[in-house]
Amino acid sequence: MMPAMLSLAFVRENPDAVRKALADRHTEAPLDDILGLDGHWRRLLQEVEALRAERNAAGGEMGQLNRIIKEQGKSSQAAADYQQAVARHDELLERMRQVSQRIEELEGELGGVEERLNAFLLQLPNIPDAKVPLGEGEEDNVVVRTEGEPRAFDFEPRPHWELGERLGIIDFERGVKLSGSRFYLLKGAGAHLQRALIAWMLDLHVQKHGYSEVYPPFMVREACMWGAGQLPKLRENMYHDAEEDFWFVPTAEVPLTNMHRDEILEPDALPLHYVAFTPCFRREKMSAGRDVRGIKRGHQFDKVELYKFCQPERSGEELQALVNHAEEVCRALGIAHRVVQLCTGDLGFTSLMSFDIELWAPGCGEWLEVSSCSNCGDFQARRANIRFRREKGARPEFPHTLNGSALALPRTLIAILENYQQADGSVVVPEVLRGYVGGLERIGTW
RNA sequence: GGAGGGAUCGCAUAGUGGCUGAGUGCGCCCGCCUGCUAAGCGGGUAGGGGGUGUAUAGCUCCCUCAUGGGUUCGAAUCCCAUUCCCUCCGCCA
Repeated sequence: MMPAMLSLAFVRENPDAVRKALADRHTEAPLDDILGLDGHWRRLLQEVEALRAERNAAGGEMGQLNRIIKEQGKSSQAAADYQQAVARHDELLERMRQVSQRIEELEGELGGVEERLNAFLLQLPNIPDAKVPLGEGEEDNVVVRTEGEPRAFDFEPRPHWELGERLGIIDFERGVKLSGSRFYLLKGAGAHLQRALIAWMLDLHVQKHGYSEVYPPFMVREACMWGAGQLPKLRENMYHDAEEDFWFVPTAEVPLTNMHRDEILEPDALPLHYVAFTPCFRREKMSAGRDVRGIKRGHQFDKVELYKFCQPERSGEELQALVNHAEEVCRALGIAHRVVQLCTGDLGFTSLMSFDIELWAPGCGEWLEVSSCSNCGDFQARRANIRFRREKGARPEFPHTLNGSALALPRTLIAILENYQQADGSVVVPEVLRGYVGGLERIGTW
């Protein structure tokens, strides 16, 4: 009946594990309400089901009695049988009137309980993996490794917003004119470079890493937002159409998760590896006032996303591979990056283990989060009702799902501009991208 | 946007109030038969939830014939709404 993030049975049988997960995440959820409602729900269900069973049995009997009664006119059925049938029929009819009324009452009550229970259940976050470091927030995340040397400069590196404006490839003023704050235009070589990055990343993951390319809708139904776990928590952070049931995707993770919603995948279908390019739309209400400078955080940005469905026992290694595939982009670009493991307090709602990848941006002087790779376990699969069979005829199980950017575009662009800038303000195009920008080697000539 | 038609167990279909959670064909699975295949014969072939079990074993009950309501003692079957699909017209990148 209720698709939840965590199975109701699991919560019922492991309330302490759930309680610990909530504590580790430093978050709250109506666990006790859930446990109470669950008991109530099951009592009601048993009662209503017993009555329904009675009604079903009576239904069969009344059908037979009807036939006996109808036959009476034609064949010379014994009068006694007829009388008996009529009497029994009336008796059942009266009894069933009462039973049906009672069922109706109970069903109403049951529906209310289910609705509340479901709403509460959807608020439970995923249970962190035992290997995730404990911590309260961002400051407790753990740097797992750093690769590549941050580039040394013999001049003061400029931030990308200066470089972009001087080169005429980022236009902030007109972005604001068109759409308001947190919008900008890319122009000329900037726009071309962005397009090149998308094409190159897609090619890399398809050709070298074996992912299947997908071009999904950028607007989806609300149900998809529940399935991928964006709702109910992130409602304030998403855009949607006021008249129709269209929600703008905040990440390709949403359509990719829901691709297989309500499906049972065939035994040989897993693992599925998808890569998709989409724009992403976010209100950024939660981050009002943060990162207003430059193109680091906008309401619209592009992203190339990796997504996997796999058998549960394989999700650990699939996560490592996913992180590695995202890092491969950083390596190929020749920019220093580091991998950070999120602590329990910073873990996303749907994730049981996550690693962020950060590119060094010398102009802003910070590590830029360009990817967040997560293993969601069976959490999303459960919500979106995605299952698979290990063998023909085997009972369906929930697969594990994983996602990660590879990479988020504007921040990658920031890193390129700031790392490849020259003393004269021009920017050298990374070698791997030159084939995608018509051989262009440098942006700006002075 | 307008006018029609449709939605049933993997596929195709039957089914106009109780004996139908549901027949048939195909596909698939297991047996039998059989030099090998094929044919033939027999059986099986949805998902979910509750209860009881150490049990992903059994047993048992309930729900689901697109979805949500309604009529009825009782609905795949009658009524209403919604969604999706198809055909035709209009419009459009």
